[in-house]
Amino acid sequence: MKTLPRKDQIRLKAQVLFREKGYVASSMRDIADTLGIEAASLYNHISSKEEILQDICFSMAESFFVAIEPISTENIPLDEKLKKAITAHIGVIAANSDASAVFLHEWRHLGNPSLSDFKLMRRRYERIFSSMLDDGIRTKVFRAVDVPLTVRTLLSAMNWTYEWYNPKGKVDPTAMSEHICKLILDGLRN
Amino acid sequence: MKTLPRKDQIRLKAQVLFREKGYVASSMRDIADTLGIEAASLYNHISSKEEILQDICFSMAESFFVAIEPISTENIPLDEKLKKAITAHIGVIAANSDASAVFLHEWRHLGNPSLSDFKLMRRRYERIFSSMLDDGIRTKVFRAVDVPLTVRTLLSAMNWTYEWYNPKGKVDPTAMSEHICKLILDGLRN
DNA sequence: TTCGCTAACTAACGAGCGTTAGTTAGTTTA
DNA sequence: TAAACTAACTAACGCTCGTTAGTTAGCGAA
Repeated sequence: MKTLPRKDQIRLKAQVLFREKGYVASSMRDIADTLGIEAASLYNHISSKEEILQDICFSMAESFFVAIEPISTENIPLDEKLKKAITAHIGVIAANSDASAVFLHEWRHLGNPSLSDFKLMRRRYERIFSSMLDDGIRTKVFRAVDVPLTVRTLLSAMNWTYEWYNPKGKVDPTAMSEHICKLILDGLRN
Repeated sequence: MKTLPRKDQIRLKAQVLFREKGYVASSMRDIADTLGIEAASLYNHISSKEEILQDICFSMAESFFVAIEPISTENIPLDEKLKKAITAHIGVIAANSDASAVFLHEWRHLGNPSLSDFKLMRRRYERIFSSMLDDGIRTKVFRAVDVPLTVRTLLSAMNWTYEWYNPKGKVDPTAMSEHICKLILDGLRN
């Protein structure tokens, strides 16, 4: 029964608030209240409100890369690889739905240079999926789709799933991933 | 070259701001600035900041219903019906990308009772798609997928498309709809 | 025992917020 | 022409915001 460092406690509480009300609408006094301390006391542990947002966004980004990069270099059939990538991505979301929601919706309130860095990372992440689709099309595993459009569609199809893990684990991430994989790969038609 | 009523001008400018910075981070003074007037002058035309948000959210909701409801009652094959529904939905987004972005992301800053009303409308809208999937599954046009999960995935796959129409019409809505229809119906696999 | 560190506190700052009151110039209506 | 309406203005209200300064109680190390 270890107690977390105060800074981590702040991040965890802030995640929930940022997800529920949004970053701008969540005040430092709101965050402090959930910890039972005064707003000013937060500054013994963090240097600004935005630092909390940065921590959430960039640590989530890293989680996604850590999950996806080893898969992207595997030498396996492209449809299988995409399946593993989708499963990994959804796994990261499922493992931290609050932070995922913040990562996906509140990043635009980052100031520069964090904002530019964040956008670059996102582009880099999308390019991993683009490469997989390109390779799959070249090897005739996939149809000759519009790749940028399909990547965005795929990511959007995955990125709402944090909502599913909010109230209580009604759906397990594995079942969810399998459903989405099947839908993306083979479609809805019988 | 008609000049719009001031209230409509306010809504149009607010749409852009709310989309770019979010509702909470956009101040009445920001909105007034884009019109070249003082913040207080806005109150000759509207009664509160939230009223602007309500107007945007509920008029967009109505646009979606107007587009989708006639299709939902047509008597045509279910895959064709779904295709028409997807095309109609994306058409509404394409016709007003700023308002769509606000509709999709800022609704949670509505206060009650607007917020509850909004959520009910969304549920009702989702149910239209659920019915189409149910019918399609019953008539063996579609596979026996998990309907709620598939509806959410479908909506997410469509609802990012407002981003595409932001800078300048690079992609036409028809091509975009066809891509997404094909992907959802037949999948990515060759 | 004293020193220094940690993590809380109180108090307050300046800025910005949404909104209201009261006023005014110009335009439309009676 | 006089009255009423429209749509802007200035000024200000009360409140909340993120943040800073200075203080203090408790605790482990020298």
